[in-house]
Amino acid sequence: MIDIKLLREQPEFVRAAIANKKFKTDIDAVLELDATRRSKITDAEQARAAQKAANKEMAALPKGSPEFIAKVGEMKSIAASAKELEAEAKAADEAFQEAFLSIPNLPDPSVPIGKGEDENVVSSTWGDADAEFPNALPHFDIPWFESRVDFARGVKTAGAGFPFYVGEMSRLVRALINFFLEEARQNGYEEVLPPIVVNAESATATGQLPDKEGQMYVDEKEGLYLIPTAEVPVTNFYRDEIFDAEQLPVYRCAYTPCFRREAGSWGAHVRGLNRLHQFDKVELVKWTDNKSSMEELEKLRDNVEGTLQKLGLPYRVLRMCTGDIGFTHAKQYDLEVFAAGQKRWLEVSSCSNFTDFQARRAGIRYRGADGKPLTAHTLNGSGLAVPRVLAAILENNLQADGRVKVPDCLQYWMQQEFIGELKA
RNA sequence: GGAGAAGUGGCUGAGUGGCCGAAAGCGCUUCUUUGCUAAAGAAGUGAACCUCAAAAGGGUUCCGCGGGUUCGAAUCCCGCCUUCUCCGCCA
Repeated sequence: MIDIKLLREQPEFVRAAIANKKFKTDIDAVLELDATRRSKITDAEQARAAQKAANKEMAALPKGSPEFIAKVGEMKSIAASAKELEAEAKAADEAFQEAFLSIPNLPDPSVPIGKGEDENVVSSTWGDADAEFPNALPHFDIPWFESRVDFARGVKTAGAGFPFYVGEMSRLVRALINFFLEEARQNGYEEVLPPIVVNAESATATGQLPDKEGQMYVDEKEGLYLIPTAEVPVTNFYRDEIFDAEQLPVYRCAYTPCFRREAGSWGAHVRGLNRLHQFDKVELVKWTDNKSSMEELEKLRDNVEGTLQKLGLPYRVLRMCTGDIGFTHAKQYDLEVFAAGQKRWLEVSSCSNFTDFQARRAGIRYRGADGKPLTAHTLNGSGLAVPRVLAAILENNLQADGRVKVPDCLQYWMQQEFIGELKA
């Protein structure tokens, strides 16, 4: 959530800032609910203060004395009205909180203004996407692909979008995960292995609830959600905690499977590894003070770019426009690799600064110079998502002989120069 | 899964209906004295929200969480969560 003081003091600024985001919010309604809530709280507190004062007098009277008994009668009505006012204040507060939670984070001024994905700005490109990839095929058209990424048996066992990776392909996935974690470690991120289910409090703190409720798998019996990204458990590690200023910034990384229902997004362009219900990802998470988060976002993006460069995959960096950045995001870069077989750019990482938006929901703070708690900033980025990186490797590294060359940086874990089968 | 016990401030821990936002100790901060480390003494020591232009000040809430009883709840009742012990089961 945003800073309520900013909304009260500069409603026009907030209105203008979020006007370019894709989310609809009624600022005036929120302000009105805030005013109602505050006056109700004041009324209730005054009633309660009066009751407490009267109670104090009463406690001094001898129990059972006539004055005492007379006072009890009087107190009953005072207590009843205080209770009523408190209930009203609580209802007004809840109404406000619900509306307030629907206000998205404000985009940073550096974010390009635009309505949707067509207006994202390509800020840099690495490698040569126009180079000849004479042998490239869409990965799902490689003859031996289905024998190593088995969708049919995945359907039988779980459903569409839950493939089995078999044999050398399973090892290649494992090699990628290890490579990504090792890259993160060398860049100073401490590894954690988090729970892959979270409760509703955690999902709300990072902003998945209520915004993306329909996208998560839920165990209603236990009230647990399968995580859509490691961002959720990892960021919640420090929920409701206060850092010492000198601890910041904190860098963490985590490998987890990620689960997404992808309701409504099935259709064209989702063949093969392009979009799955379960996929593996290494996530990078940072907690910073309220000054350095934009700088830390650039470092985070650089870290991820370095990993892509070692894999030798052409990629481009998109500065996401106001109309395409997420609900919780102040600034976002998407990194896309070029898959030469499909001749498509595949998103493999999203690096984002949430400023204080998640941290305020999550109660993540730090003590400033005066000892007072300040809201921290949180950031995260994929480093990286496995299936689409794998897709690009399969397509771009396909050899004339029908096999795929394994990138050199994976040799330590893979110990195999090629995967697949020679052409008949 | 069954039976039992317990959850109080940064920590230990007292408190069984009003005088308790909560004793005492430890820790921490500042100050004083002595002064190499230390010791002794004094004062202070949480958060959220409301009020206030701001600061100061004032107010409300918070004793695992949520309800209830009562004029009044850390204290009584109900539900839940967590931890511990024993039994069962299991990787």
